[in-house]
Amino acid sequence: MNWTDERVEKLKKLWSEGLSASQIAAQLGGVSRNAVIGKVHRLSLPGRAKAGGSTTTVRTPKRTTSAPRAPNYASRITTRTVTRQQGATMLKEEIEIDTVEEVRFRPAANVVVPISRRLGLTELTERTCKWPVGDPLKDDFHFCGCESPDSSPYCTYHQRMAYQPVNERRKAANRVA
DNA sequence: CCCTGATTCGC
DNA sequence: GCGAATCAGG
Repeated sequence: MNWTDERVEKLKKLWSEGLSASQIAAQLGGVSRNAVIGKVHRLSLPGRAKAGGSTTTVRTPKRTTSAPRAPNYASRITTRTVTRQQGATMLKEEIEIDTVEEVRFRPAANVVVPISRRLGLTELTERTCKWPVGDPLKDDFHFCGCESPDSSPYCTYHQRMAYQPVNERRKAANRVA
């Protein structure tokens, strides 16, 4: 992927808005967060002095000119796909809230969604709920994005929605908690 | 483990 | 110039 002017500008915009490198990479598409960070540096954009991750400025140059690449860290070899910021830790809360609501006034439309992180398609990972929200044709369409357990495509809430008959759904919803 | 940005350096 | 690999930290 080339750094076209548009892409560079979007990068600048998103970076200045404080989005993380991985999120920016996800939105731009076709680049890794490293690419984004690298580009940010080359553009001499202001770094994150103390925001977000960390920064201890000066680092000891461990790398010597012709040092062979020694992969010391086997622990780093993990499946790392598109990254996203910290998952939905508030999921439990939201479930409770939503359950209560559903009990109080059961709306005719059984299309009640707990909460969503309004994730775009590109921001989904293995463990984010892929329950679609909204009309795919409209541009407010997004995905739930809550944390989904093990290798399930949905979060605990939407898992029930997905695999339970409509009639049983209320039971399922009440069983939550 | 998840994540963050920073840096180096082969390409 | 680009960005993967690595490092350093929360």
